[in-house]
Amino acid sequence: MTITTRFAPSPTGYLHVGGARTALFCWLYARKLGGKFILRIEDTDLERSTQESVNAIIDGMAWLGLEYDEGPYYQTHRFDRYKTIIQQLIEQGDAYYCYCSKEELETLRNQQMANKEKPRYNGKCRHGAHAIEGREPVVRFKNPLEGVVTIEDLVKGEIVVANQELDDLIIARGDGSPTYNLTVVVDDMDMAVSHVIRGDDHINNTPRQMNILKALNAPLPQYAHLPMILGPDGARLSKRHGAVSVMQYRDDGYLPEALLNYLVRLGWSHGDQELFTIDEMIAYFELDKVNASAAAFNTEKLLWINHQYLMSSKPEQVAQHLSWHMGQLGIDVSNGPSLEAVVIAQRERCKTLVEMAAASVYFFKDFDAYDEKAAKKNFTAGADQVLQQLLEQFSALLDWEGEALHQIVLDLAETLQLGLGKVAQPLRVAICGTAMSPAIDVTLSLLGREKTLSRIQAAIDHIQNKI
RNA sequence: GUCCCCAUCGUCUAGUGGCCUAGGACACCGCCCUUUCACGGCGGUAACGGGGGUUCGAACCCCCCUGGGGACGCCA
Repeated sequence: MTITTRFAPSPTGYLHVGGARTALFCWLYARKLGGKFILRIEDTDLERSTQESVNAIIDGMAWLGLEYDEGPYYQTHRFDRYKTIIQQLIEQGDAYYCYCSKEELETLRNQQMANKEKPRYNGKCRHGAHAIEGREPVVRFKNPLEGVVTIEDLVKGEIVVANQELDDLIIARGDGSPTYNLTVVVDDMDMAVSHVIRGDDHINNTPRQMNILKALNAPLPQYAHLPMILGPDGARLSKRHGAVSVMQYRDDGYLPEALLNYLVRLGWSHGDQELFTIDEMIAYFELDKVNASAAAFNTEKLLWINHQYLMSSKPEQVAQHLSWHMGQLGIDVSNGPSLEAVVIAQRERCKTLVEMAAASVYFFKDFDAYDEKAAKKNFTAGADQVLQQLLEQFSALLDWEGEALHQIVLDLAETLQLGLGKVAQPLRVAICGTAMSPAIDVTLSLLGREKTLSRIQAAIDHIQNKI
């Protein structure tokens, strides 16, 4: 049997991290077993589905590199097929028309709640209902009254649900359009989905879907219900927790591989290993190593992983992402050092690409003002003299190269009988505007002769004007 | 309320009856390194929710409680 998994989001918003992890696990499982990964858009709710959301989901998956082998399929393109199945179910006696009004159902629900019962349809129209003039009936699936449904869940284990807990769910609305539980079943059947991997908020739907599948005489897929991702406070993840959209993480300066690595470790583990290449994830992934319990999203750890990726990824690869972020800042990177060199100089001290971009602006563009604290601390009396000497020696340097630049700084500290901090720090503030930068020789060589000399001169002027 | 799921350091987790005086990672706190910011190195604080069983022996198996989450739509 060939393995087929699917990611089936409803296009009612962006791709969020929970969905991304579900997609990741589906994708990993298919890749590991040489199977197929399908993207299916569950857009039967015409009210809430938007093309914008579809695009956002597709973009999010593309950014993460989760490529699907088939799709995107749209459920709205398959209404005829659903109608056929609904008709078939009615004809074979597994579904029936129900004329109960929404008001009636509402009353019933309230009564049951008041009686401390689980609200469910009472089956009024199950045994022949008389048509009501002017009312479009819905179609309900005739759920078995007795017995149990047993899910052999690949991550949760055996789950047994009594059919008495289930009611006759609506499979077609008054307007004839199919509902979720029907479309999922038909699609999974038609697309030969072998493994339904989804969030565990769908556990309750599973027995219903299995019953429909049985009525259709279709093979049952394997189920794997993934635990939810919680916010840092343990509550259900939502917008108030901050970033939940995958694309927000791109904007915030994360590498897609880093997000993937963080997500794969949320609910899954391979011994004590924390960092995985994509190939390792695929090779090691196993559904039975997926945790059954929910996990809280923790940005600190994501940050750490991102930093690890920034440091260990190929500089040219990181540079491409950095280029995008520099663009976001409106910086023209053609006027300065190569981004690859910048990445190598900065990657140890930046946890995100946003930080790296912000900390690298001075390589390309003159800064407007000195960091107040840094200037106050380092542009003290006499600093202009130090800078003056540096300026002279740098000007005289023929070959603008790190080693020689470093030597000048070292030698000057020595001759002036000053600590290196008294020389390097004023210089740093003079050329960067802040007290933080890569090693001074690296910074100097990246910045280049022209910018360095003019900024030192500007700093000297600045100090002397102050006095 | 009813049904379903879950329960190891603050967080992510290892652990599947003896290897556990419970391991790793993030965060946090020290110390070292250091011309800034960092990186790095070393060390430390910190957990099996509670109660019953089963067993020679339970973090691991069973039951109850508690706590958390989910579902109960003509949403998906």
